[in-house]
This record gives sequence, structure tokens and C-alpha cells, in this order.
Amino acid sequence: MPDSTRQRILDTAERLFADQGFHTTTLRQITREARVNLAAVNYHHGSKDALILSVFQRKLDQLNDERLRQLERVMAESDPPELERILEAFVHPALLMSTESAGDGGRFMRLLMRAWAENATHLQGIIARQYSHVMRAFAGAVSRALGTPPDNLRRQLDFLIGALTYTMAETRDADVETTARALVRFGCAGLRESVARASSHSVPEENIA
Amino acid sequence: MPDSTRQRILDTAERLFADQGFHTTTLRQITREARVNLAAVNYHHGSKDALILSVFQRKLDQLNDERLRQLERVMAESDPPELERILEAFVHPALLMSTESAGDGGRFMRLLMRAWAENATHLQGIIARQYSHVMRAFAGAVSRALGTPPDNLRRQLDFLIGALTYTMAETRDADVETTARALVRFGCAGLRESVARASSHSVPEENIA
DNA sequence: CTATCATTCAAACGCTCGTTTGAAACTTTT
DNA sequence: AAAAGTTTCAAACGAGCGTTTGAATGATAG
Repeated sequence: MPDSTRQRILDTAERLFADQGFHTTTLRQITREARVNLAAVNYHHGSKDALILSVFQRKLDQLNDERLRQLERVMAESDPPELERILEAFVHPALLMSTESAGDGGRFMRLLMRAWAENATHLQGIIARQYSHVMRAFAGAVSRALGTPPDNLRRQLDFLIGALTYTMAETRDADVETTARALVRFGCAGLRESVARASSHSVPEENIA
Repeated sequence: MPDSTRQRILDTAERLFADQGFHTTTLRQITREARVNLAAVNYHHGSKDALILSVFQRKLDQLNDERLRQLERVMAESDPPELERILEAFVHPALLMSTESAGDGGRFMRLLMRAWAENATHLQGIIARQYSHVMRAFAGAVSRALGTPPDNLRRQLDFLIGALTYTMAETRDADVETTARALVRFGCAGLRESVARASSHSVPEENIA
């Protein structure tokens, strides 16, 4: 491998960022644990901010790709799609990434949460841009499943994201799968109820285009 | 007032912590905007960490007191209590604190989220201790409302916390009340569904109004 | 008024941070 | 093998941080 230094920095940074936060983690700590020279970070990644961005974007891309991949499969299975499967396609990739490396219970979700909370201005834009793409797809899918315009669903999907991020971040390995199942059920019920209430009352149909 | 310096520091710190995070906000920035001397922080609060703790605990106490107060009122109204009222007692104080000072849309929730994400070790203990008290009360209340043991409800209440914190933190002033109403509905449906699964299997899909 | 205590203030201290530097070590190309 | 390019390294830089200090100022009580 011609570029193991760059990768080792990226991997070590990812772990430390998730465990301690972006700001708290120092380049000296990263380079020490990655067994590379201090200056290697600036040489290979430009700056600490750029490193944060790379670490974060790499993980977020993985998550979103897997989500869309699973969603596509669900949509191909049946039309209209089943709501449970859609939410599973949203939730499962998150816990998959948390459990794929042993002992990583919720670490990735903690990374996401930190990224959101520490509010580095540049990260916020990326999150919004990346997420909006995925959210639109899932809102559309849920819209098909429940037969309601997708605009009404954005808020409820945000509820789902919040619940997922918060609970996954503090759930230990063993409970992850149970929690995910409970979350899907919880979210399905919430979504169905919101639609039921919206359609039983007056139906304000607005053109979306 | 004989101690306006101490209060001004506390108030300014609260605002800046919520907007920028604990670590990013410097004592020089706080003291500059509060129009007090730099050394005043250490004189009146001991250290920056102690200041963070004070700011955080003050707000959290307010939130929890108001929640328990509203819950108590709900429990006194009817037995068994109505689930919607319980969740409102949980959600409304949060948005109340966010809207009591103009332009503070979600600032307090952002503070909570930052506290959770950033200074895990330091504040986590306080959050857990304070929250566990309140959570036990609300789990008990929901347990009474739905007629199910409270142990099954902890997870679902965590979903509610996550959804509340996440969405309130990024919701702007005008939408706060609408979001809160949607969240209560969402959470009620999720809780009822979780209980329904435990007891029976059939799920009526009629409108509930 | 004077002595005592609490508060404010400008200045500095020690430390750690991200970043830069310029030479050494290694690879690749010619 | 020499030259050119890439990567590593120890050392240092400048800036900003939380904190401390000791004198100046204000308030309180004898």
C-alpha cells in the first residue's frame, strides 16, 4: 500500500473524534496513536479542519449509500412499498455501521451527533446537503407507502432521525438490534397516526411543483 | 442588585455556549460581551468548568421542575391520566424555555445537545442523575395511562427525548408550537403501538378521531 | 476617619494548540 | 548512478487559551 500513513491517520482520527469530540482531540494525540509524525496530518490532509471533513464525509457517504441501496431494494419488492421495510432501510444501515467493528457500540452515531452539536459551520452545510438528498428519497417512499404528500412527512422523519441518533449513540452493543426493532415500530406508528389525523381533517392539498 | 456581575456572566455564557459550544466559547469572549473583567469569571465561578456546570445545571433544573410540576397537575386531573397530557407535560416545558426570550428558537435545546455531545464525562453524570429522576416519574405516569409495566417504556421515552432534542434544536421560533403538537401525536402513537404489541397482535387501522 | 473586607482591573504566566520549516530519508525517473 | 520528486522527521513558531497575581477601587463597619 503506497499510502498507509494517510489511511492510518483517517482511521485513528475517526475513532478519537467519535470518542472525544472533534475539538478535544488533538493532532498530537492522533499522530501518536497512529504512529506517524505530527506533521503528517498537515502534509496529507492539509489542516485539521480538512481532516475532520474527510473523516466525517467518508462515514456519512457510507451510511447514505447503504440506506439508498436498501431503500431501492425495498421499492423494487412491492408497490406500494411496506412502511416497515422503508424504515428498516433507514435504521439498519446505521446500526450496521456501529456493529461492523467489534466494540464500536454507537460510536458512529456519536460521531454524527458530535458533528451536529459542535456545529462547525462547514460541517452543517455538508450534513444538510447530504441528508437532504437521502431524506427526499425516504420521504418520497413513505409518501408512496401511505398515500400522502411527502411534505407532511418531513417533520416526522426528523423525529425519527433524532430518536435514532440519540438512542443509538448511547446504546451498548448487545441492545442495538432490539432498540432498532423498537424504533422501527415506534416510527411506523407515529407516521401512520400523523397521516390518519391529517387526512381525516380537512385536506389542504397544495401543489408541490 | 449586589451581584450583577455574577449573573451577567451566567447569562452571557448561557447564550454563547448554546450558540457556539462550550469549548469554542472563550472566557475572553464571555467577559467582553458581558462587559466585565476577564478575571471575574474565576473570581465568581472558580473556573470555566465550574461555570459550564452552573450554566447547565441552572437550565436543566428549570426544565425538570417545570416538567414535574405540569406532570403532577396532569396526574391530579384524572386517573388513569391521559397519555396526550403526559407527553405534553414533557414537551411543552422544553419549548416554553426556548420561546420565553424572543429570538431564542431552540437555543436551550441546542445547549442540552451540546452538553450531551461535547463534555460527556463531565456533564453526563449530572444529566443522567437529573434525568433519571424525571424519567422515572414520566415512565410511571405513562405506565398508569397505558396499563403496562414501566420498564418496557424507557426505550420509547428515549426515542421521545431524542426526537424532541433534535428537532427543537433546529426548529425556528414560528414552527415550535406546530412541531411540539406533531411530536406529541407522534410519540403517543408510538407508545400505544409498543404497548399493543406486548399485549395483543391485532392493530386496527381505522381513524381514531 | 480609619480599618477591614469584597470586588475590579490590567498585566502577565505557563501551557497547549495547529501549523510551518528545512533538512534527512526514501522512491522513482532518467 | 545521478537527479528529481515524495515522504518523514525533530524542532520550533506564533497565537490563544484558562488562570494567577497584586495593586487599585469600592463598600462596610467600628
